[in-house]
Amino acid sequence: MYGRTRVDAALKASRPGEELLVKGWVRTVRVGKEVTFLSVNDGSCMAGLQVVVEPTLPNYQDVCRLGTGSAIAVRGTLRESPAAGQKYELAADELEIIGPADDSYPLQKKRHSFEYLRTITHLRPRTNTFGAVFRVRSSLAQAVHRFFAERGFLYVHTPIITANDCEGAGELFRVTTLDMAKPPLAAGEVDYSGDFFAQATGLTVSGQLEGELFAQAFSDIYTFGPTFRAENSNTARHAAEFWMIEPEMAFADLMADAALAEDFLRFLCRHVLDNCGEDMAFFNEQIDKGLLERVRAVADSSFAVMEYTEAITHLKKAKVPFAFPVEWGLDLQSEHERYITEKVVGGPVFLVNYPRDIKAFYMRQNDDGKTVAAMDLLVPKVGEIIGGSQREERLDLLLERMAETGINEEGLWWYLDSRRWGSCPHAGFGLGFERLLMYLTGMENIRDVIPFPRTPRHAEF
RNA sequence: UCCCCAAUAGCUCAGUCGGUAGAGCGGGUGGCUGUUAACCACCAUGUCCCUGGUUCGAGUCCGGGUUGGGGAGCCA
Repeated sequence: MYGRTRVDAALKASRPGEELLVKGWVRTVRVGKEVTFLSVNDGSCMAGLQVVVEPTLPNYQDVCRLGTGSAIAVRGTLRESPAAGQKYELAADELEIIGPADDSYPLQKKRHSFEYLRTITHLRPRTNTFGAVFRVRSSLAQAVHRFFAERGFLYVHTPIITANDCEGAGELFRVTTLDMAKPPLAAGEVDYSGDFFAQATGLTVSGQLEGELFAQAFSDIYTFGPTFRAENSNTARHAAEFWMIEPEMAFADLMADAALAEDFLRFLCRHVLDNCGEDMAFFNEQIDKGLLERVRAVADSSFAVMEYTEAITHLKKAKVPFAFPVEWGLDLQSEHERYITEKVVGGPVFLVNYPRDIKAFYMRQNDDGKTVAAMDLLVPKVGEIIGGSQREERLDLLLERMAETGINEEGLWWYLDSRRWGSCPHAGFGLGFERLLMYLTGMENIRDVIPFPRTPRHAEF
């Protein structure tokens, strides 16, 4: 006997005349008196396998009534297809209906809107687009690990439950076992001393601070895991639960950090071009016509570097009207970032050395006394895709910044310890995995690149 | 959280000047066909998002709400 063959293997690796067992879900049925055609997909690739069924099959009548979405098993012979449209087809000797689907199956053999498909999040992976999205997502996740593994980076699992809110990067989701109906109070506030962890805890907004500790032991490390923000953000680019990649390098400065980010992004572009060809071609055709050209350009280009101060000069000279003011010391808005990367540079660009007052407490102060060693990577069409910095390794300066920005020392005593013994220059960055996916697939809504998106008011499935 | 837009058949949508509902796809039936999200004919299918108002009359105009989408802020 022989085992089950996946559709991609049947189409690529099999020889005509070979007897195969294929299992999958019916996408289309074309019924005739003399012959019926089924297209079977099992998720292994975009393409379906054409199954040819002759009326001599004992259950031919049942096969003709098969609905889109049915699960079937087909034993048959692979042969070259006499008709155009596919190279190979499977001539069925036996067809088992494993799980039928009736006409109430919500997915039809036609185009559906992404909005509608979000209402059937549990079924949308069976569509062409989401099949492609989640194959690319999986492949890209593995490429992330390969990139860092090849460079000797340690993969560290930073905690999901945490008692510190990092830089105040975002609102924390509370984690508690206290009785929500009547929480214990002390001086008018919730008393967490009786809670599971005997203190207020939440879901992590970043693994960076813990990552820095590991970098100061293993030199080069990265995290890649879920991150949570309880922000009431209602946009196509924000989710309450998303995955973030955060490398951290010891004995590295801002330029080394930027170099790593550039290598990383180009590696991932190269990866999807080389390994996800069929799915990328689909995105280029159906989702975003300029996608392949853009991804190839990034894979082959070297990224520009521009000082924040220089960016402000460009923006002040800009002929286009901006909705938000441009002034040295103010943060750049989306419209400004896109102007710089699209109009001024025309490609990926690192903006570096931002005013210290608009950046986080842990970023290293530059000698000018005004700026910090921060960098943002801006790319056309998206804007900021990577944010990073060299960290402040000098204890006195770090304490000074914490005091200025109102960060509580006591909760971060362990972080400060890393600056007490063996402190060293180090730098890292953060990359939102979903935003990377949006960039590499052309998908325009973050809800459509996460298997089961969590956004304000939405945690179903 | 703020601004803008939308909601009509299972899905995608049209619906003119306010006069009581349409197409394509999907479904059913029949035909045809080595077919390609097949094709041809016929048939069935509506809480026009909810609510209040204006009007002789509201899918259509106005107010309130709900849901969805786009943009902004926050950020990754």
